[in-house]
Amino acid sequence: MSKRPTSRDVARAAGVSQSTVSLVLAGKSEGRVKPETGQAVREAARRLGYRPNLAARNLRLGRTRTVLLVVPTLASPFFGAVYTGAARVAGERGFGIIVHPWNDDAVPARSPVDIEAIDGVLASSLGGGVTGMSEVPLVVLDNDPADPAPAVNFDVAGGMRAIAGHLTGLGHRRIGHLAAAVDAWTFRVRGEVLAEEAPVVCRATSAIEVTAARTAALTLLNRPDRPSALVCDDDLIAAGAYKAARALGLDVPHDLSITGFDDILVATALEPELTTIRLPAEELGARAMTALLERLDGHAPPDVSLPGELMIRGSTAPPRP
Amino acid sequence: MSKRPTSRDVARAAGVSQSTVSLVLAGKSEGRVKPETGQAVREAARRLGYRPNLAARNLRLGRTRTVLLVVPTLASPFFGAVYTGAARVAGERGFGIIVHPWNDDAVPARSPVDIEAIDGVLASSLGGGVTGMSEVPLVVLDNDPADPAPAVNFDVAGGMRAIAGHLTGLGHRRIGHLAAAVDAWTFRVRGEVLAEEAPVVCRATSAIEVTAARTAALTLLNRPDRPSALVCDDDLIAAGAYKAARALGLDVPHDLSITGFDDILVATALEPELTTIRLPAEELGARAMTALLERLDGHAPPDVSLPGELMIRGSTAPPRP
DNA sequence: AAGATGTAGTCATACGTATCACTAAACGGG
DNA sequence: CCCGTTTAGTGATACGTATGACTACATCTT
Repeated sequence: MSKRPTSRDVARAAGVSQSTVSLVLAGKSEGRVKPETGQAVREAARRLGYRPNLAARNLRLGRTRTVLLVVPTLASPFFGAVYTGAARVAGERGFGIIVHPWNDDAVPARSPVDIEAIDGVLASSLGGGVTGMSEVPLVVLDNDPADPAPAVNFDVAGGMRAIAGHLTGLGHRRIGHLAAAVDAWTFRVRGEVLAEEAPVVCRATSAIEVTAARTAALTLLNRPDRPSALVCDDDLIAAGAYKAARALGLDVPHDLSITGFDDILVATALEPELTTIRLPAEELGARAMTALLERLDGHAPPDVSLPGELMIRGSTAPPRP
Repeated sequence: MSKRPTSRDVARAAGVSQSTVSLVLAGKSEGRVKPETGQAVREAARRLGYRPNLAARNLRLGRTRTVLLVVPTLASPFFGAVYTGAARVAGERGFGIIVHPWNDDAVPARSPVDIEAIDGVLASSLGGGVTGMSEVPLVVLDNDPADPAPAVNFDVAGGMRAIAGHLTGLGHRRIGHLAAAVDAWTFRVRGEVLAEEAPVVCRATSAIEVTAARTAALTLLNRPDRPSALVCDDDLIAAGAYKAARALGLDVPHDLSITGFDDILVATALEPELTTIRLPAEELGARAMTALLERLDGHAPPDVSLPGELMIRGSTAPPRP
């Protein structure tokens, strides 16, 4: 029933003042506290199981050394990798990082920034309400460069150009576009670039989800001028395209080439493996965290754009003559 | 450059005392503050863009109304669903929820509980160090019932029995087990139950990852007494088994039946779709959060065990005679 | 008319920490 | 032997909030 011990309890146990405890445990006792006194304090703290009260520390210091990563969904290998990169950089600089899922459908009682005391936010541009939390230092992932918020982006246009070049190089002249039904810069760009660089003859949109994508793909593949290749905005949508092809008895890649975007796990779980753009998600996370920490230091880091890499696998081949 | 406004700034702007601001904004002004004064306070707060300082509030109240969900990895649809269920219950009770990935390889500077002030923890038994944070109210997901920590579990044994029954019912007499190379109760149980209920003739272990699973599956399928069915500890491992079968020219399900566990996204992205156990992950999250909130109220909720559901799909069939 | 009750607030304080300003003792130099 | 410096600490305070105790005034009740 005993309350959690405070630094004052430790002080009492060690026979010193609370100030001394604070100094010792903060590692600032250099030349101000005798080594043996320091040992005694540490020993007492250990014995009592003392853990500093974070709320008090945060209040006193006016900062938390913690940043918030806002992701549209937890169920994403992609954001898992972003987290890994961000966490590495944060850890090196003594920052903690917590994650909060946030999207349009969820109507949470509290906005992510109202849940915990944090110093800054790293937010995905997918998902809602990012704009509403501009009072706190913010770096946005994959944001429209026209937006004033500092951004760390992929070179989505370059990636899509690579896909278009690959397919036209193989000889494809009728390309279908399976677009993500999400209103975000990163997907708008994919559509625009593809339309410029490749002979897109038809298009459908789908939620980023397998069965919806299957349905959307079927509408394209059932058209009289069936495309010889489907360019998908996302690997998951590509997985739906595979299912549609299978349903119609089309062989991938010889009857139909399929491409994805992101190179998440399913890309290599599919058969044949998916030709897609590998985005360096982990590096994105690292760069974004670096930019955010710069911002916390009062600097204004430039926007960043990271190139992707075309992964040519088994799902693309020249069209049948 | 102006600092963030405090409740005192709001008080000054509205011409009242700080106490009154606190009362009004906490909604406790019933009968203690004139409605028009309340309006003035709210108006001033809005105008100044006041947001309460969470660190100060947490310090004063001694609690945060926030719980921490510790997951082994972000890249998991499964834990995404757990989160959804937990967040729903938390929201209904006015609690916030933050997420922290935590596993053995990551060597973060700070333990999850040292990053933010929280009231309790919901932790996956996978991943490391859960045991080290027992000073805080805790509920563990899928934990060994022998462990003293309160747990909310799946009926893993029942699920595995269902798979064993399904396969032996189809006539399989030589079953291979592709186990997860993770030392955790939930996987140990799978192995034990399967060995009891089905004719397991061989076994291999693999990391929960596609290519590693493919390699492990190949060692089983290349044996002289090749099994007619592979039971996989996890859907992702099953995806690797598909690839191994494909590499050997084996038809799924007629040359080789494959089963998974979890029913995550890839289960239906695979071709043919995977027979697996659907675990009610969202309900698990909800029940676990309910149990944790009970604990925070000083109660001691009983352990829970949730049944899974056998999803029979295209990856299982009778063996060739 | 005088005490009781109600209304509309204000005052003071504590939560636990980190840090600046201070002090008491020991020591060394001239 | 006295003053300046170093050593080893201590005391007081502020961070911003929530809340129990208090007050001043107005309105009933008998």
